[in-house]
Amino acid sequence: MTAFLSTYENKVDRKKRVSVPAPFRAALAGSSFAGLIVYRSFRQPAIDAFSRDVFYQLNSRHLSRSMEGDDFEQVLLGGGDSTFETVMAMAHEVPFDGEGRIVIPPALADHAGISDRATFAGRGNRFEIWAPDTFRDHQDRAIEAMRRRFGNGGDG
Amino acid sequence: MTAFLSTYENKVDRKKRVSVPAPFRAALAGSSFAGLIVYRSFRQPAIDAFSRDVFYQLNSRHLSRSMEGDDFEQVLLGGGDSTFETVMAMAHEVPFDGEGRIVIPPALADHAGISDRATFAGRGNRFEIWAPDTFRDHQDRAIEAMRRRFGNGGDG
DNA sequence: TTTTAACCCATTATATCCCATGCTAGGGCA
DNA sequence: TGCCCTAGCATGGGATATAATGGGTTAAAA
Repeated sequence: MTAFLSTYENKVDRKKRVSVPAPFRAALAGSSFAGLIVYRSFRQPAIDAFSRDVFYQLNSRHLSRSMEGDDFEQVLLGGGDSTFETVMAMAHEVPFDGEGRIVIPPALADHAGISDRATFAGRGNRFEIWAPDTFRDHQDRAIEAMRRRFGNGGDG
Repeated sequence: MTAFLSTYENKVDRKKRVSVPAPFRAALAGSSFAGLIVYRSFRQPAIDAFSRDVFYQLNSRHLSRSMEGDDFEQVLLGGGDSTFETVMAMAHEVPFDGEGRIVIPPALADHAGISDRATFAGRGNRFEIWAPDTFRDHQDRAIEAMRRRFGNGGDG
């Protein structure tokens, strides 16, 4: 499986569409669905993006585990406020258009502070979508933290 | 397997009809019945909704489990699994109209506090119907709990 | 008969499809 | 070695389909 690598910045047009970087689309090729699963990151002012296949696999495992265990209560009543259910409600399925663009759901764009530009940051098996400025700050801080941590010669 | 993802808010018109979100209807397509199974959620001020097929599948699984265990009393008299039976008794079958709308049974709308708007929240293999305000509160709390639980450090 | 529920059609906003364009990087060729 | 040509990618925008909603009318039930 190809991983999501590197960072790209693209324009959000007036219809709120953004091109997903071609390398990321290539990494998603072969998926049963031409598009993404996105949801609001709960750690950061950003959007988390997944392959739909991974997400659905998660879901079907969840169901079959309950079924096989004959856990009818789980299936019928749900698990209350489980992480699983919370994420399911937060997730959006966003399809590509013919040109490989998506429209970012307004609530998510809002949370990330994205208006006219968006930064796509690869994170291996998933990626994130940020407002460019916010991302730069965040990245600078992350690099600074690494520098402090791993030092520069001596032990810091 | 198609899953119920994401959250949608729709209007309840003066005839008490609500459109079931198109993606949810798509997830139900191919079902032997154009409609839903709904019942009052035990844990929450909300309505639980199922595909009729999954519901029936559950039922037959429940039966065969009793059969395999040679649990004749369970099959003939019931009573061994009150959760299951209680849910069966509480469930309503609600059909779609030509436009994919349903009428929420009054007792359930009441329980959920739904009047002029309704929120449909995907939970993977089922979904829930809420009063929008109530849902927002609930979801905010669930997200807050996740944040506390998974912390704020690093970037996951 | 009176009331409620099912069916059908109309309307509007939005999202999707489709085609056009400019840009850039890489490859081929002189 | 340098230039040109082409393909792939990002972007723009008009046309069209679909979803959500409203309401009238008929069928069913009380």
